[in-house]
Amino acid sequence: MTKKQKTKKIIKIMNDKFGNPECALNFTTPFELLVAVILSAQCTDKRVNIVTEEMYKHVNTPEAFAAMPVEEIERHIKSTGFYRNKAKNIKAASMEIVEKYNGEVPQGMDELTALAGVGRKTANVVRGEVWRLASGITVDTHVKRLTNLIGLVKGDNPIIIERELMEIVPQDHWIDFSHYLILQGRDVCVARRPRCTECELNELCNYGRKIMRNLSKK
DNA sequence: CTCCCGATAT
DNA sequence: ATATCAGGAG
Repeated sequence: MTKKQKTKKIIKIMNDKFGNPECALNFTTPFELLVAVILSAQCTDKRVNIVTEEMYKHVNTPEAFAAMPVEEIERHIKSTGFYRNKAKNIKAASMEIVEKYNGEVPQGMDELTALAGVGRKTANVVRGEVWRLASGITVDTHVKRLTNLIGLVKGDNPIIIERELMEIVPQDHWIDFSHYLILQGRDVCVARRPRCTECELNELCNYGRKIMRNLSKK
């Protein structure tokens, strides 16, 4: 079976399981989502939602963050980790959005990734969720781990993984595909100890097949 | 490549 | 105790 055929089966199985997946990060505006995704680096989305729910009661616009002392931003976001870098980036990105884009989050990949603390992963999430724009595929820790285990890609470099996936995944599923693997990665194929016996993808996964073979040998 | 970093599950 | 969590910058 080719990687493309395997991928189509994975998408179907995941669609049957998860339906149309929704963003796990809570937000009410494009800017709120942008900040939430910046905060989500090396942090659970659950923790991000706890922080943003409280913080957005006080500040939720680029104008407000641009005017706020970094120390105050740090206090709000401390529990998400990397809080000094994240606070500095959120303030700098907010100032740039106010000054260069009239307070509106830009839609272009180049404009987004030029913002402080915004890389391809963050830009892909915001573009996909807010405007359904898919010029790339979101590659986070889950997508990286599962695509390697399944055998769709090889290696650690998210830029290369994204390029290889764009050759394999049909373009009309670029947004869903990442969502599905992230949900499966949180829920079943967890990093510490993937639960292959209860995974719907184990027959399509190189790692899963190996685990299941070893189990059946007793 | 290293550094940033708190919370949580195991 | 330690690995991991919707990464990005220098």
